[in-house]
Amino acid sequence: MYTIAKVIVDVPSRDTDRPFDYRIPPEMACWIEVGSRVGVPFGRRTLQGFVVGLEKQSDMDPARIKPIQELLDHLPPLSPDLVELAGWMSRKYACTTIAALQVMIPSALKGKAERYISVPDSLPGHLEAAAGAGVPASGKANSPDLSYPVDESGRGEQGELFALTAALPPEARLILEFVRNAGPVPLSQLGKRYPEEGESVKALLSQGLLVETQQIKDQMRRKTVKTVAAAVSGEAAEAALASFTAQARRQKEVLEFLLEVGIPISQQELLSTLGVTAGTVKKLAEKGYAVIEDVEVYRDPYADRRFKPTAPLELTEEQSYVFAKINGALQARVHDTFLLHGVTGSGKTEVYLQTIERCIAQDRQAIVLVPEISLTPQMVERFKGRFGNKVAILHSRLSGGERYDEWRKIREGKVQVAIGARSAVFAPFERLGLIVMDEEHETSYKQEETPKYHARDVAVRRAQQHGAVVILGSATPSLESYHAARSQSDDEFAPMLLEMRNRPLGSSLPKVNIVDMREELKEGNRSMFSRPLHQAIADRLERKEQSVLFLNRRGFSTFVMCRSCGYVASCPDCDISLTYHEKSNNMRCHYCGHAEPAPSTCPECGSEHIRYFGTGTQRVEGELAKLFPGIRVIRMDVDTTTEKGSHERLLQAFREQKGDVLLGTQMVAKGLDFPNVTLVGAIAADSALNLPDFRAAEKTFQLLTQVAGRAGRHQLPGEVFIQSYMPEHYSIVHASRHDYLSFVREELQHRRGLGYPPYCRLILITLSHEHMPVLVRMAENFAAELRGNAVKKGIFGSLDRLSAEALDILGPIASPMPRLKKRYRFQCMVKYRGDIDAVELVRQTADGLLGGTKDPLFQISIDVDPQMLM
DNA sequence: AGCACGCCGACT
DNA sequence: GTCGGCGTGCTC
Repeated sequence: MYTIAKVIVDVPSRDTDRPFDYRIPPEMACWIEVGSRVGVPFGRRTLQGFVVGLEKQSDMDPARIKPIQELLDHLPPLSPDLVELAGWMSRKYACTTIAALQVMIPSALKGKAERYISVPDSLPGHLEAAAGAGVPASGKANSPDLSYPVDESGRGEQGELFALTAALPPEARLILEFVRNAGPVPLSQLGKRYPEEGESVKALLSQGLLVETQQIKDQMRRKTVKTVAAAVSGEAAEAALASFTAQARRQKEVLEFLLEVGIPISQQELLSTLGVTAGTVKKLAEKGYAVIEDVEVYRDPYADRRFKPTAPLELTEEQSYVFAKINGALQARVHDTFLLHGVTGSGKTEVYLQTIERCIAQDRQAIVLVPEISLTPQMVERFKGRFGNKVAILHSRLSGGERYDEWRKIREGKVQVAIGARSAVFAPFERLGLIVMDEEHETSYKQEETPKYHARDVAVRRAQQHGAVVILGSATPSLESYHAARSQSDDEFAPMLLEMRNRPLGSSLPKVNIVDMREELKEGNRSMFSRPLHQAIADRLERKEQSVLFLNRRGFSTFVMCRSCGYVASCPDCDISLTYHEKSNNMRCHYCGHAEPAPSTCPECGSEHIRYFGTGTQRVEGELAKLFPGIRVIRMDVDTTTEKGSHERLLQAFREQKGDVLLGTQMVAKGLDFPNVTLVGAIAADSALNLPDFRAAEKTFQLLTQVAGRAGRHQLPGEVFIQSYMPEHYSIVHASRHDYLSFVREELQHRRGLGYPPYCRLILITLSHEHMPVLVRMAENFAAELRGNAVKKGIFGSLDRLSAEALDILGPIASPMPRLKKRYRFQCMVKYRGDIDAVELVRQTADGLLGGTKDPLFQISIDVDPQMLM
């Protein structure tokens, strides 16, 4: 029998990122497993932790080993394979194990300790002696039988205790009495009941008349954020500010900031913005100048509805071939990965559905990953229709409780299929047979926050653990996947390529016209619509057909500019342009949330010619209204889709032909299918091409191919117009011809020449600090250390050489986003190829540097296989 | 991350 | 002299 549990505790810090040994109390012995969630005493607190190992003995001093305090679930929320996976993630992505474990479970299970106050089991020693007699008979601290029969005669044990407490101030006796009767009381509740008596409680605790216990309490709420707001204003605020002594300048700073902001701000944001610690804010709150509150981020209940059952469709020859290949691997129950390259509308989903059916028939389970943006009700309907209540949906907009319920259906084996975005790759199935990743190339599969994992890599790893099959599906596979499939040299990830070139309904891909906007300008057309596109829209209006207009949002953001002097309003903390919000007439920083009122005159030159440029889509909408009076436009962008269900409502309206034009950003490019749409226009197709990102061409190609796939999917033939100032760019030319292969060939050539993935791998290290000179020194130290360590390990060598193994370190240079949230940012890039543990190298170097400096303002972020180079 | 310990400057 | 702020180190 195991007596020692190795536990990873919920402390997101590098130096606690290792298992701690705990004794397993005998009564828990048969319940504790690898993957169990437990509450453990840690220092002076109680924390949530996960059991990651079981041992018969520990090599620690037995006296120092504390027992597990409580077991939090009947069924361990994680299986041993997920625990193992978390270890793998921490190594691969240089994150803490706890961060990897936490991302695997619903946030409802992110338990925090709650403090309870109760009367002690027995009298504290000094009082016991004073009371002379024995211990008052009472049960455990948790039992409610602590009623206090006041013995008027003053005799007996209780009476003597009463005599002792009689010396206390009356309010303290009141509290004591209350706790005695109510049993263990949450400290927060006690605080509400006796708001003025915090000190009395503290005194009672220190005298031993009350004791504190802690218990882990699940957060059944979806996601809460600690927010801080000023609790004083006006004169009271002035007085408060004046009251700070010189040492408390930090607190003063915080209060000044809070007053300036005026609205509650997230604590995390506050800390990183001002570079203060949580303790400072807490002190401020204790003084009553600020309030800290847990605020729910949002919830959005998922409406229950019925789904029309659908039967499997007959597969085309092409689909049958592909299906047979995949099913072969599935039946063999061995791990294999397939890259399914199928043109838009080639019927990939039907292949997924039928493979899933076979998987279920084997009594194994399947995960379906889709980009969050295409997890639309139509998508859900399709799977629910085929598999009914065998499906769990893990939608990001489910409320905490709902998400937890869906997750539990998976954990308890009540469903066989899980559909969801990125994090659904962790769906806790016991016998995984299949993982489908639709739109494999989508960048949203990479999490931008820690742990910065890529769902594709995790999917492959999980599938290896389970002997499961992975299908990566896309009309425009990522170059990484495609290259790996083609070369078959990469040992760990070499998917088998399967192609589907035809649309089953026989509809042909739409004709794509490229419009050279430079020519339009030369001819005197300064509108954002070229004459051909203008004419095409007019035709559709006449024929009562519908159009989709797509605007690549990047490079078209909303900003405030003075037309006299060229001044552009920018964030004082991040050095990037502020975006204008019409509703509140203010300007906000997209990155840190800084907000200020929009000026009516230019702060630089005083001119009144200051102009607010609305979102790109707003401007297009305005122009459409001018050019086509009476046109009905349905606009879909961040502004119109923030409300819950609005996304769906807008699409439904368009489907019901309540609009002539659907105008939007990325979100109109994904998986939409409207029979009456015969025209698709990409207004500024190349707006992303000039971004400082080596994937710019790939992104542009993928987007244009997808947008073009929206037209003419049914009986009516479709037509596509791509407007561009760079019409000869290969990403645009090949997209217009639906020619993925030619694009890949050309793009791969570029990548090879520049030494970018898939010809090497990248690690992006971003270092940040509030003070530029400190940062520069640190960044240079870091790069030098890194080079030194690489040389020491004998793995430093230029990628230019022809060796199979090479590692190059670039930088430090200023980040493309050189300042964010008041912190300057520098970055280093590690490029490497071959069998090198570059992540470990970087992690060790970073740990060394962080350990050497005690400056808490210095941060290092490591992004393995970055998708965004900013 | 917290939370205690311990040093140090500011106020009665 | 104390009070209380802010660095340092530890948590099985």
